[in-house]
Parts: sequence; structure tokens; C-alpha cells
Amino acid sequence: MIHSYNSQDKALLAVDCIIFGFDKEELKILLIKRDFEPQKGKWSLMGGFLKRSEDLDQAANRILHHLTGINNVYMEQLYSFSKVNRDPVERTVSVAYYALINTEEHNEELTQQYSAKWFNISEAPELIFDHDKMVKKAISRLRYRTSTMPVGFELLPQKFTMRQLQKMYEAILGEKLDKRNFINKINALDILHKTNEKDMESSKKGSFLYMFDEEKYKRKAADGFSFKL
Amino acid sequence: MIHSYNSQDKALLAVDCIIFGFDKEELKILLIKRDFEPQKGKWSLMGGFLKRSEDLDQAANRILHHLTGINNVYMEQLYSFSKVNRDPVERTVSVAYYALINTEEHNEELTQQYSAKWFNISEAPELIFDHDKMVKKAISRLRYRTSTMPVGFELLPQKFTMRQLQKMYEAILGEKLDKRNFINKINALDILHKTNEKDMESSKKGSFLYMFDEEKYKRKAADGFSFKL
DNA sequence: TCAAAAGTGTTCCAACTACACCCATGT
DNA sequence: ACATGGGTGTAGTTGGAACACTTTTGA
Repeated sequence: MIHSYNSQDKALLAVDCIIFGFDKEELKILLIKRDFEPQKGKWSLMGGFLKRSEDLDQAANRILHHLTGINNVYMEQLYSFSKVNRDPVERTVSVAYYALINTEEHNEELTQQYSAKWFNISEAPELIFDHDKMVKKAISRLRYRTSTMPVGFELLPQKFTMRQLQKMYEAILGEKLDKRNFINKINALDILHKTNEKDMESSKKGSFLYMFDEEKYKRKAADGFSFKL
Repeated sequence: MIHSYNSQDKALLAVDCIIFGFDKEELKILLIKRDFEPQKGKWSLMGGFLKRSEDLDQAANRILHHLTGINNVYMEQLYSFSKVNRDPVERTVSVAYYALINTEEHNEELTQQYSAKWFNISEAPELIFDHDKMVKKAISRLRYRTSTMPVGFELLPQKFTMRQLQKMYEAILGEKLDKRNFINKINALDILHKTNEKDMESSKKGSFLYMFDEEKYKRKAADGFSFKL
């Protein structure tokens, strides 16, 4: 049994980010066309390598920022993928992170300055390496998180309608929800603030805009959410 | 933006295992006295380094087997810990795994051949590095898993009493459960087989022994458990 | 006047909780 | 005979699910 540190194999440590967005109807992921070998030209998650001077959370944020200009978003470590030949060039272990971002705020820059593109979850192309597995796992984690805390305000603009919120949950969960039950439950949580503005784009009648109330949220969060739609 | 693989930093990849056991009354973890520097002599999780020829799951199993003689147990990847100075000797990222094992089957060998020792969760000594954080995270994952599938048959001997099962859940969840409600819920799941043997050790009357029914379980598992105590 | 989305409550049923007494046996 | 843990059922409450009509207004 040899325990000396320097007789051990080392590996490259990559970080790959699954970036979720939501755009009125569909849950989306952000992909880039890989501009280096191997698999140049194929679609890929946002990825990079861990540096000696940073931890994984920092690396994930740096990589996201670097490839998209985005900063300060919700990110969470997902899982580490380590099949021996997952990357054909080098032995690489990849730690996957997922993030939730608001597509409206971040659309232009992304698609223009960076060669990133949003894809509907259901229409995404095949990805390199084991990235498809990562996405699958991220979706299931996102669904779980849904029942744990009121996820996904990160995915919407600051002001949003009940209908948008509902559609977002439907997109995440992959099922239709009842309109009245949904509103009742959301209201029961008591973490929204109803503005007196209306969004006139989606209908003739117009629908009220709501905002997420951080104060109320924090008070609730203290004694632990549990939350089912 | 440099993408060449060989200009990247490499890191040591460690695997640390949180081994849970259950012994009549208390949830336990298995620790070893570290026999090499740094922090020689302090208590530690079971750990080792990833080899070039194996993936993380394999490494976790190898390490567990190597340090305890145990094979074929339930293990699951938990989280990767990566603070820059978490290990003072080398930049090391550690992937934590947790396992559930039956203490009765594995007690002798462990404490004798290997210098491993079981500690009650509440009485465990302070551990090296960030291992305490790992344990905390593992417990919360274990609690979650409890509501997802009938966890913890791994922790009991093949035949067990209702009371043992209940105590195990109480130990995991850290709260008392109502005897009658507990039995009703377990029976509603319909995954146990009642033998006609009795365990005479715990009481004068003796209590029936149950077994986990894998067939029934598999049929249920197909359409997704959801399970609350 | 019609089409399209917004808004709004009630009833029913299933699931969870709380709760107390008798039984079998060894000492 | 008594002390110890084993075993059993019900009533009340709560939370989730199903469900349909009226309102507003732009075209």
C-alpha cells in the first residue's frame, strides 16, 4: 500500500457547464460550436480546465464568464464524469455544473460576440463526448430542485406573469399543470409581490406582472421550504 | 484563449468514502486512523487516489475493498471537493462517495485486520481536512434518498424485525416515528416478506422477522417510488 | 360579435396524524 | 404477578386534484 503523493497518477480536471434558459415556451440549453480538436465543429457544452489557483466553483464561473460574458448567476455542481476514455485525447475527469439564466437579458451578446446558441431541450443536436449524459442528469436535478425550493426565478425576467411562471414550471417538469391549482399553490407560498402593471403583449386583456419578493423568501427559506406542484 | 490540452494544470484526484453502518440503535460511520503524513494519527475517511486505468466508481470500490475487505455494496457519488488548500501537501481534488453496509456481516474483519473503527455519528472525532464537511453532506444526501426509495435495507441483516427497520429510519432521519403509522406505511409499500421466524433476542414475546422482497421491489421501482415517512 | 387569454372557488377524495389497549412470555 | 416489548385499528384533519364559467378587449 503506497501512500506517497508523488507516485500517484494525475489527471486533467475539466469543468463543463449546462446552461439552462427559458424563453416563453420552452426550456433551452446554451451550446457552442467547438473550435478546436478533437471533434471541432460539433456542438458542445461550455467547458474549460481547472486551474491550480481556483476551486471548481470558481472555475465554473470563470469559464461561463469567459465564454458568454455572463456573471453572477445561479450555479450548482452536478456530478463528476470519469469514464476512462470519455475524452480521446487525454485522461480527463469532468465536473459538470449547471446554471440558470434569464435569456432575455443575455441574448444579443451571446449569439453575436460569442458563437453560442440556444437550443430547445427537445431539439438539441447530439453533443460531443458524454455531454448528452450530463444534460440528462442536469434536467433530472433541476426537476428535483423544483420540489425543494422555488427554483427558476433565475430563468425569468424581473417582472413576469403568472402564466409565464407556470409555463416555465411546465417546461421544467415536462407536464401540463392546472392553472387554478398552480396559482393557488404559488400564492400559498407567499413569496411573490403583485405589481399593478400589466403585460399587454400576451393578450388583449393584459395580465398582471409579479415580482419575486426576496425579503419574504428569505424569511421562509430559513425554516426550510418544501414545495410541490 | 488557449485550448491545447498539454498547457493545462493537472491535479491529483482523490476519492474519499463515507461508510455508513447501522447497529441496533445508532447510525455509524467507519473511520480509520491515518497511517501516513500529513496528519498521521488523526481519524479520516477511507481514501485513496484515482488511477489512470479506472473511473471514479471503480476507484471508490477498489479503495473500500482495499481498506476494509468489503465488496459489492451500495455506493453512490456524492460531491467533489476542491478548495485550493484542502490538502496541504498537493493540490488535490477529492470526489466523495458514500456507501451503506451491514455492520453485522462486516464487523470482525474490519476492526481486527484493518485498523478501521465504527463511530456513532454523534460521537465521531474531528476528521482531517474537509472530511467533516463531506460527512455532513453525505448525511443530508442519505436523508433525501430516504424519500426517494426504500433505502437502507443495505444497512440491515437479511432478516430483520419491524422495530429494527424503524430504528434505522429514526437514526437516519434523526427523529422519532410513530410505531403504528410506520408499520402501516411500510406495509402499504408491499415490498417486504414476513417470515414465520421470530427474533427472540429483543423481547420475551419475540418479534417476527421480515425480508426484503426483491421481486416485488423491482416491479414497483419500474414506475418510480415516492415514499415518505 | 367573436376570438383569445385572464381570472377566479368549491367539492371530493386520498393520505397523513394522532392516539391506547391487549398480548405473550420470561423472570 | 409483573415487567417488557410486540402487535393492532380508527377517527379526524389536511392537502391535493379535478373541474367551468365570466371578463376584457382588440380585431
